[in-house]
Amino acid sequence: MSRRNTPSKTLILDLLKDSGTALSQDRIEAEVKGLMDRVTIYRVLNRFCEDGITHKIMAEDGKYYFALCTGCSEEHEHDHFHFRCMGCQKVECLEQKVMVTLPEGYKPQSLSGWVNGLCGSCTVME
Amino acid sequence: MSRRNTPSKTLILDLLKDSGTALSQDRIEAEVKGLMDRVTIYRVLNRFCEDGITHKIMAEDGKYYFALCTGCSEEHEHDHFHFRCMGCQKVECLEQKVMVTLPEGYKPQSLSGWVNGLCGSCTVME
DNA sequence: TTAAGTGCAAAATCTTTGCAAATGT
DNA sequence: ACATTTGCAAAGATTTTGCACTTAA
Repeated sequence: MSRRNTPSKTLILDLLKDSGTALSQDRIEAEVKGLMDRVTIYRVLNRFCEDGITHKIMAEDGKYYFALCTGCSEEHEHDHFHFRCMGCQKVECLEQKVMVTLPEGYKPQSLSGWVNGLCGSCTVME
Repeated sequence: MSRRNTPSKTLILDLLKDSGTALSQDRIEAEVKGLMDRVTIYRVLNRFCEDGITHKIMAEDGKYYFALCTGCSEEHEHDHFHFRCMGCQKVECLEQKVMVTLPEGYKPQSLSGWVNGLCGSCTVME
């Protein structure tokens, strides 16, 4: 049940740390292409999620994204909103509260979502 | 380019109309099991989306849902919030505005999301 | 040493495509 | 009639599993 540090794990973890954003499975695969087996990527990412190091989010485009749990406390995994910048493709967690109005009698338990737009840097460049 | 009414299309369309909610691909397949080919289901659903009869939404669980465009105007396809009732599994479009606060300088373009909870009927039954 | 991790092959899914037969208009 | 739709087979794509080999601790 214990875990080991291996080059594969370190590489993917550094990738996530350095990017400072959520990365899609595709993107991660592209970055480590040739350095490890495709299957290993699946296994490492799933292991990270099991261990609470990352969390896996499904985007509207049908792709999985992985993000470090830093800043995103695991227990609120399903209360997250993510922002995707259409300029630089960066994905980040939105920490702000989101207000949703529900019909009479409805009780919310959890929510999640995506906001697409332009981040501060990309807005300036427009 | 013209379209024809066939038993397959009618069946799936009625299913969506009668349910009054968004249905997952899985659910639709289960409902029409044995009545048509699996491939036909894919083709019918994709065709409905092309024709603006339904829209396809990816849920956090990684499953596609299909909902009639009635009430959900096609042009706001990506500004939708959907509510899933954890009691009866019903999925519905939320028409209300959603308030999201973004960091300084960020510009939103579109948003989508899921709210999980209990609908009016299921709250009463609690 | 030895359990965890990896690569490779293969299986299981999910989705799309090609083509001939069937069907709606 | 004839273009659209369907079923079947098969190809792609994505994700998982089995197993023997390798490696971190």
